[in-house]
Formats: sequence, C-alpha cells, structure tokens
Amino acid sequence: MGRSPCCDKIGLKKGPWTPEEDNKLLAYIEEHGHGSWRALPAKAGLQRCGKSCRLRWTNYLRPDIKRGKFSLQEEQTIIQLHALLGNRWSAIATHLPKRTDNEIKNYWNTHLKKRLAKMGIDPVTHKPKNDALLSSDGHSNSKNAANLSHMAQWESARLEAEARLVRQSKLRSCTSTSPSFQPHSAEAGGSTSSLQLLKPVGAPRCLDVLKAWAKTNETAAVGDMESPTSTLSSAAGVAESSAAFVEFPASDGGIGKEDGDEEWKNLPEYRDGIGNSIHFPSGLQDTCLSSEWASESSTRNSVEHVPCGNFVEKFTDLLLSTSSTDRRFSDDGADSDNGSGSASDGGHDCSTEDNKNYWNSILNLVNSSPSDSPIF
DNA sequence: AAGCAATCCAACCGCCTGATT
DNA sequence: GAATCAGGCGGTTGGATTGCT
Repeated sequence: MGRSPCCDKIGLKKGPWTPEEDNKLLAYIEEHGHGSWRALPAKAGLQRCGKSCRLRWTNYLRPDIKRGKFSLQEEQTIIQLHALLGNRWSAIATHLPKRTDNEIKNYWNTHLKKRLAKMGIDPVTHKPKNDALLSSDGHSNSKNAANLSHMAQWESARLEAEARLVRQSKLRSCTSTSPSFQPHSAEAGGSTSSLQLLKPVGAPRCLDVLKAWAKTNETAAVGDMESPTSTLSSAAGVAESSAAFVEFPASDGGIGKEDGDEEWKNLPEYRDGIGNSIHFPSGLQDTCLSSEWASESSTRNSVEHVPCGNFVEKFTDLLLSTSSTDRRFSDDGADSDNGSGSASDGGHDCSTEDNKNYWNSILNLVNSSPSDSPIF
C-alpha cells in the first residue's frame, strides 16, 4: 500500500539554519537539483527533514530571490492582489517577481495590515471599519461585504479551475521536460508553476477571465451587467467597482519613490470613532457613498446578478493614494497633516476612463509579472 | 545602562490535494 | 478503493532585534 516511508523525523535538526547547512544545501542543489526533497537531506548530508530543506531553499537560498525593502510598486501590487485574492500568498507571489509567498505574507502581516488598520480599513474584508464616515447609507456596507464575499467565492472557483488546467498542462508537458534540476520552477508555489506551464499553450487561462472583465468593463455601461453566470457578473462588477482606481503612481516615476510613506500625510483627514485621525483620499470620501449600491438594493436577492458595488474601487483607490503618499504615517503613527491634502486635492471621479486605467493596470500586472519573472 | 515592550521574520506546524502503490 | 507519500499552502510561533522609558 502506498509508498514506502523514506524519512523519519528522529534526530532531525530544527531551528535556524547555520551557514554550513546553507552551503551544503546550496552545493547539493546546484550540482544535482533538488529532486526529491524527502531524499535530499540524506544525500546532501543534512540532518534536516526534506520539508525544512525545501522551505529554506524556497524562501532564502534560491538565487533569484530579491530581499530587502519592498518597493512602492510592490506594495501596491500586494494590496491590489490581496483585495482580489485574499490570503492566497502563493498566488500573489506569482505576480511579484523575486518575492516569496512567505516574505509577502510577513510583509502584509507586519506592515500593510497595520497600515490598513490605522486607516480604519479592515484588512480582512477590505471594508472601512467606520461606516458612518464613509457612507450615508447604512445598508450599503453590508452590501459591500456581500459583494466582496461573492468575489472571494468567485476567485476560489477560478483558482480551482486554474489548478485543474495546470494539472492537465503538466501531464502534457512532463514528457518533454526534465524532472531534474529546475532552479526557477515552481518555487513560488503552485500558481507560479501553473502560469509557467500554461505558457506554451497560450496565455494563462486565469487571465482570460480578467481580460473578459476588462473587455466587459470597456463595453458595458456603468451599472449592472448581465452575464450568464453569477461569477462572471460578479467579476464584471469587480472591474466596474474599480472605476476610481488611479494609475500606479510609480509607473510615472513621480511618486513611485522608495519612501512613499511620506505621502500618506497628504490626505484628507477624518476622525474615527475613538478620535484617531484617519486619512482618506478624496475619491473615497466623495464617491464611496454608495449611490450605486443603494440604488441596487431592490435587486439584492438575485445571486445570478450581483451588482457589485464600488467598494473595491474605493478601497484600492484609498490604498493607492495612501501607500504612495506617506510612509511616515505608518512609521510613527503621526497623522498631523494640517489639512495639507484637502478633499479636493487629488480627488478621483468615478469615470469610465479611470476604470479602464485601473483595470488595465491590473491586467498588465498579472500578464507581465509571471512571464517576466525569473522565478519561472 | 538596564529593563521592558514592541516589532520583525525565519522557520515550523497542520492541513490539504494529487500521485503512487 | 484504500492507504500512504510528496509537495504545497497558509497560519502561527518564538528568537532576535529595535525602540522606548
């Protein structure tokens, strides 16, 4: 029955890796490839379990890892993808070249999540915590949560479908690829390898849906869009909901500087329920009043036609604005801006043009990163 | 300078899925 | 079909570091 056991955990070392161990692991993989992780420790002369070796290689020793501070662009990517994917770190890592899922996860938990919390945004739901500040309609926020939940369900289904495609693709491609040393393969997780493996047979399937979103977004009028399935209709709503997104600040070199926290200060200031000041971009303030959501309330019962509101739009808008504006906000918690960034400064309307810009950015992101990444 | 608290992050753990026997 | 393994993923932990009093 099954495979014969090849590894017991008796006497295996745990804890931090020593330079000697690192060297052994590196030398072995460079010469032989990792092959079977379970068999690797014995062959490499390491008193570690294969899992530990794999993690050490994947998260630290791999030569194509970029370490150090996250750039503003990377922060934005994480935030945007987290808004879409949730805690699917490996999927997020797919779109961040040279970053590991573990590093992204840590960075989220130690930096970005706290930053969101300070801003009054629930980092789990990406929902503003203080409803009164952001919406004049108490019902709209529950709608937001429902929409996000629906998005999450949709994305889960999408990822499952992608995984199936990966498996099929693997079966097709394994006959022509060597199973031995592949230093750049699959180290960022299943999704990474999936996208890579899909490349020979065309664009990654998972992106087709995103493209469909964008295409739909380009052609559809603002408002609900009919679609054959609930997921697609939700997806279209996501695209739509991103209308207020601005282009990546770093892309124009203007505010894409490493120390972008400084610009967090240049935001409209609000007070949360306990008196803490919160900065919001004017786009959020002005357009997050959920007129769309409110108008849709009469049709909420239809799962087949979920009118995704503009919450994600506001959220990502907020994050983009804030992440590119002031890192000092997160560093020292200071929010004393003296209103330097008034609500009229840098305000975003909800125009279709912005919508396109945002979604094209997302598409560029997911299209370019995996294929360009040396991880693959 | 010392003690304490907060923060960071490498590594571990448990669980899941697909493959293998 | 059941049992087991291998690999991967996300959550959590604990030691090291940094900051504050």
